[in-house]
Amino acid sequence: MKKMITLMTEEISKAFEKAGYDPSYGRVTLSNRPDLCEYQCNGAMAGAKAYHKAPMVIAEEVAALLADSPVFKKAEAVRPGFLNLTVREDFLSGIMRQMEEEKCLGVEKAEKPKTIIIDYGGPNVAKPLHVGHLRSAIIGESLKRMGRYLGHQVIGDVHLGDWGLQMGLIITELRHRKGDLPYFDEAFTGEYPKEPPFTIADLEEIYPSASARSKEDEDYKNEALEATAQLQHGRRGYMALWHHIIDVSVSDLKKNYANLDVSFDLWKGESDAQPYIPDMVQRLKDEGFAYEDQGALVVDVAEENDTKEIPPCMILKSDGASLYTTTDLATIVERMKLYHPDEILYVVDKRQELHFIQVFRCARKTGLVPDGTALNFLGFGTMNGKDGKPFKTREGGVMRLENLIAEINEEMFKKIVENRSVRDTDAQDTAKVVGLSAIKYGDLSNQATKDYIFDIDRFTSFEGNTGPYILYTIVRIKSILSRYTEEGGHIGEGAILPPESESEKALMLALQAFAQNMEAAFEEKAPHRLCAYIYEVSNAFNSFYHETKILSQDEPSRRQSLIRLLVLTERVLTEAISVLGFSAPDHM
RNA sequence: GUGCGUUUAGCUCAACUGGAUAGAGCGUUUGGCUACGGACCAAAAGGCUGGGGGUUCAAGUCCUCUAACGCACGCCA
Repeated sequence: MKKMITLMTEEISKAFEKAGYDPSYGRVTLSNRPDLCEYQCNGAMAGAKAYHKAPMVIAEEVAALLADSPVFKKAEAVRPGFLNLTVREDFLSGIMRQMEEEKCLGVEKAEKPKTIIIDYGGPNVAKPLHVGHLRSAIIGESLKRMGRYLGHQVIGDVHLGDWGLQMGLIITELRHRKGDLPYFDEAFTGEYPKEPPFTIADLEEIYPSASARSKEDEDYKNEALEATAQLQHGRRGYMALWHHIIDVSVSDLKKNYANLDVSFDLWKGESDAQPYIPDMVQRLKDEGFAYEDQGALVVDVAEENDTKEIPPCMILKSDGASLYTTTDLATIVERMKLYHPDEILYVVDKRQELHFIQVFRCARKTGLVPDGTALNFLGFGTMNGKDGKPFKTREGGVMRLENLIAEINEEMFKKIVENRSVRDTDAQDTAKVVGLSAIKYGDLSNQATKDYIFDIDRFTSFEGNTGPYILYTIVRIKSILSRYTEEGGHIGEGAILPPESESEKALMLALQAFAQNMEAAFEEKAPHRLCAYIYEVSNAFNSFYHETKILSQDEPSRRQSLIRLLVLTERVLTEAISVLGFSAPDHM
């Protein structure tokens, strides 16, 4: 269906044209003076210059042509040259009826669906997820869902850090601790054990201690570098160990991401790109892009109008080893080959921006990526504590994601039990659902690119612009609807009638904007736009609810209309939060 | 040092891409439960949008200078 804003724009544009002006001046926007009107058009002022006429004259001419419009109840020309617009109630209820019919509530599927790879998550194997991984997971997941909602084919890739020095460190530490395992015996030719020689808890302890030791002990570090090189050259025992590490680690990661309701289509990692490196490097050399500088192999990526010097993109270190950049480029090669994406989007900490500028330019310049494929970077800001500094535990250490989630859930559980008269057995589950909304909404309601303050007390509050408040609103609607059916009502009877109060009309106007906001949020890669929209709908509903009797409404057709409006409101809110990556319980 | 980013109400954040009187929430003050969930609603107070200059009918938004803070700047990822 066409969006209401589009229909309004068409209506105004026709009037502009009829009055002898360019129809493009007819663009309608939401009013920024809700006390004066619902929508506005500023085209008369923009056109004043082109036609050498007073804006007010143009506005009046157009307004006169809208006198008996089927869309506008009122279209008046005001002071400098604004067109103040008020929508007809029957037009609006017609829009509501159309929306009800559509599965996606008026969102139009993309005409040309794109294949989009979103690279988010980015955890390292053998290391627990910590709060630093939270934003990528939450933001990436919501962008993925938005893209799909709009009809695109979106592929989420977790892109594990599974190939660097960290792997050598773990292998080295294991060798020191359990050197008699067959993995370390180069003469061993038999089958390695199926069971890994460690648990996830072991790994989580092994890595930090290996990392710490390598910083003090030069020999140890060299040993780890050597182990890394041997692993990369495919030493049999090390490969077997590596597989164990991946298996143990990935199953743990999956569990943790599942708790966040985050899922990936691909569990690829840096290691998957390795097979593509030799050919890629050779090609860059052959085609004259790569040259040696101070022993390293680099590609220039500076451009003429750079405001600062962009260092060359390093392909191979002076010792011939590959590095971050190499892997990222090879990953692009792999993705082009396997998926032919129209876009690759990286949802990564914004501190990596320069790195990605280099990688993108290099990929573009050397033709690894064709012009038709967009390479985009969504850099998100740091999650800070109340003190404005990076979020830490009370002791000052890195906060594990599991612990953070547990803390939130506990807080939520307390509040739910406090506020409930009857103690349900499912309070724990409800706390999880509500807790997740607190975390996700808290994060997503802020602009992704900025740093933000993670304030548990504020996010878990039921008051204000929070996840729990949104869920409360949905639960409240569900509760009314279930009472309606319990009392013998049938949902779906009758039809939505024109609104009879200001608050009812305001709710309909808010609902109507669903498609528009969903599209804008995805287009701008800005989930916070969708959050703002949801909040607006919730507020509109709550004030409507407060002054409207629904179940006790005498007139049956009116009651049916109101019930249908509730159903539509619930659908809009439910769809929107599901795209953000969380859901509402039935009770709370 | 160079570049990028941030700076909006006491606090946490918006502002639909240049439009009218810069909006929300929290906190503060006040009012509202014999209707369907008061975990709600209604209202008040609170602002030189870091500072200066400019562009135009119109600037939080664009240009320029400047200050404070944050981040990044070839062999880590």
